[in-house]
Amino acid sequence: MAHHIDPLLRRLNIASALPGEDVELLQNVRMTVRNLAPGEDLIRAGQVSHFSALVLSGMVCRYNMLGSGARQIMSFHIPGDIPDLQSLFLERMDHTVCALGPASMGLMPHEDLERVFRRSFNLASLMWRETLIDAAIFRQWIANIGGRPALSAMAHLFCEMISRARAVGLVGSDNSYRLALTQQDIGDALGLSIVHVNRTIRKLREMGCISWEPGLLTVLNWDALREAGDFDPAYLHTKAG
Amino acid sequence: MAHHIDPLLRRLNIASALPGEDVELLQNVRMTVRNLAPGEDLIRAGQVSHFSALVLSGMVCRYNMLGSGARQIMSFHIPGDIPDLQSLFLERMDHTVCALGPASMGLMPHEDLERVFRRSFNLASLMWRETLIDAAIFRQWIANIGGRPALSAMAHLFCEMISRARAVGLVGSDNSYRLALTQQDIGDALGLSIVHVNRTIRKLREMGCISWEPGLLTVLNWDALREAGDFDPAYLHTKAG
DNA sequence: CGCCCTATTGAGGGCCCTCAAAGCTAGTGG
DNA sequence: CCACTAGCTTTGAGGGCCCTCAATAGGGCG
Repeated sequence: MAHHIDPLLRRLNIASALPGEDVELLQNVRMTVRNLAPGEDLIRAGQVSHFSALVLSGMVCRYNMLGSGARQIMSFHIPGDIPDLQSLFLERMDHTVCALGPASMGLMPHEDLERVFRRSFNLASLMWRETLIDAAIFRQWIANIGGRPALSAMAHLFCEMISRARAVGLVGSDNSYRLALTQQDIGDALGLSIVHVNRTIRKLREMGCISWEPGLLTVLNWDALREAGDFDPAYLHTKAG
Repeated sequence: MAHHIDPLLRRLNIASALPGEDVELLQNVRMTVRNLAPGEDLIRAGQVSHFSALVLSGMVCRYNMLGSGARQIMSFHIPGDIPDLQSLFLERMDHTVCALGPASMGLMPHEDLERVFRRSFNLASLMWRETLIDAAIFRQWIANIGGRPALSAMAHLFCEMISRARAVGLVGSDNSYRLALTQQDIGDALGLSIVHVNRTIRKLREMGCISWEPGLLTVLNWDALREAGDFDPAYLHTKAG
């Protein structure tokens, strides 16, 4: 039977088969669906949160506004992710969660999540592990932004998004993915101007690595893209690699 | 009575007073002390780890080597930190842990830690929280490297290190801290060349913000440094701020 | 004393930024 | 059906931040 918690189950089952009692515990977590318009914030930096949100459809990002007025995006999230799971133990948000296109989120009360984790160390450690992978991805973004030139950084970003989307079955057989990002979004993530993002995408296209229409990324030559991005998927810690 | 786990207790007690049974549980965690020479790796990317290490003295960092041959440092750690706590659930390391000066580490078997967390949800959630703060710091580094110019990024880094060191009582009354970093280390962390690091430090000195002798950072004008770095300590999630 | 690592300073160049303007697409309303 | 608007994309030109190359000075240690 279809259940609101299914995207999360699919995600966790990638790592390990869940015992029936754990599945049941999770299914008893209450969930309120909230639909977000493009650009709408789910929760803002400085606010206190009493729920964590599972991405059901669409894409969201986490960002901070800098003193200069620039928006720094720190992560992108796809269905199955829980972008603000950290708010379970860090009450006050240190960043904002925002929809990129239209997105649907499942809000789960902290109260329910804590009850589940208290009863099942297995589930707690699986979710803890998810937050640790989250952190591993942050580490790679640091390496990406700090250590690689624009072309390489963008190739790495595309490799990561395709790999994560493939792990939850969202990449078509033609290696395409509906990446609902504007060039401005990519720039805000990589610390590049929109002008330079545009020129860099063009270069990746000219290299035959990708094709890019607004909202649709297709990988034409995976090996070339991986090499350009110096990409090693080990940090994603998926069984498949 | 002094105990090998004391630095960790001091750290956790900042967040919440620990009940006696939790203290006892922690004190029963076995610990092997390992002394590291400057530049020595504790554990390398790709290896499987069976322990997590508490920093007892000195400084360590986490880094990755990029395809270009550059070293990207992703975090600095001071006494009381557990840089590789994530290895408890992510068996294979996706980065290397390395001593910056001489450092002393307390190695705790994963087996023991898991037993403690299984018995005390309170301790598990406290340590989970620590890994979430770790991730929050990564997010800020992304914002710092991606969105701020060199002068501002360096000021922010200094603000963060001083704030974290102060939280565990390592900053003198003269606002100085033994920051065992070379200019090369700072450059590898911020994605700057050593030449530009040198010029940027000089500028911060000329602005009257800091004094810098190799291995000793002193903050002369906290407000000016904070403003230059666009620094807001909220993301460190310490009670004191 | 000599070696090695780190810090410091100069000069020239490249990556990426800012400013500016035009084309494209989708949605809206007449 | 088409004008109109708004947002995103694309391209050009010039400039600044930061890089690389190079060389000298300083400091700890065998």
